[in-house]
Amino acid sequence: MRIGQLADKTGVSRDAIRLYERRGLIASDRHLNGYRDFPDGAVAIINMIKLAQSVGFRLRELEPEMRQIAQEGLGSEKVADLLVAKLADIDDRIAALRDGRARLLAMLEHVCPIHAQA
Amino acid sequence: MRIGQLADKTGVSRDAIRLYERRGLIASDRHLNGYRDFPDGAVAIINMIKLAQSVGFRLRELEPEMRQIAQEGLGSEKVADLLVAKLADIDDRIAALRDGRARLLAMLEHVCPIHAQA
DNA sequence: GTTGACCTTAGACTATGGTCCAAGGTTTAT
DNA sequence: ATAAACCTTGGACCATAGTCTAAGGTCAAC
Repeated sequence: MRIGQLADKTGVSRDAIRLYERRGLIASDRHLNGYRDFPDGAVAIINMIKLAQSVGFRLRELEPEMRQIAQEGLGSEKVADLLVAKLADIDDRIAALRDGRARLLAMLEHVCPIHAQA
Repeated sequence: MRIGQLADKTGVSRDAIRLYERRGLIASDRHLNGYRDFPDGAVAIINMIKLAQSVGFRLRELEPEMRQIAQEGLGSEKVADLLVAKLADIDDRIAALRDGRARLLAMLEHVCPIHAQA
């Protein structure tokens, strides 16, 4: 698959895909003419990057996982371990948000008890 | 209070405080010599900015709230309304994280059912 | 054989939230 | 009167995650 097709299938721009490749998050072969050639699995990889970003991970934080996936495929044990660790990271973020919410609510109740309906 | 004291009390750098001031998030008077003079309440304002940032708000997203606080003080009804709206924003973020977590878990279970212990 | 759609690279540019530095003014203590 | 410890401004610089542009190569159709 050429980069334009991958971009169309994932909704991610060609430029962003090239950026991910430079960062080592996704790999491609090359045609003889120099064009990138992505395997079908690239769609899943891009979607995984989008998912990870939506929960607040930075590209840098995805590099170990994505390199491992590039080497061993999605189903390997190492990758599973890394993903389980990511789940724990997400749980931490959720806990931090909860805590922030509680502190904001406390502040709200402290400064204006009457208006705090939430 | 001079900027250095405020920085020490809040753990936020002088430069960051000056940035917040330029962005309209916090106000200060000036001494005759040009030095900034912050009221005691500035500590609470900086802590509020830190809290808001910790739950993912950008400085730009705090501008309406902080301007309102600067004008009417922390306890006004308008400020309370804005803060309640921020609580809802946090709830949205938590929901998005939950959803992302669920999707990551689904992916994990799909690609390697054996290793998914979380 | 030229047009249009695609691809390549490098580099400039954006916004966010800062940090760091230079050059200079002020205050306090000795 | 001079040093240390503050303060001021402006501007350069950093990382992050891209977008956009320029200059050029490729390919398929007509």
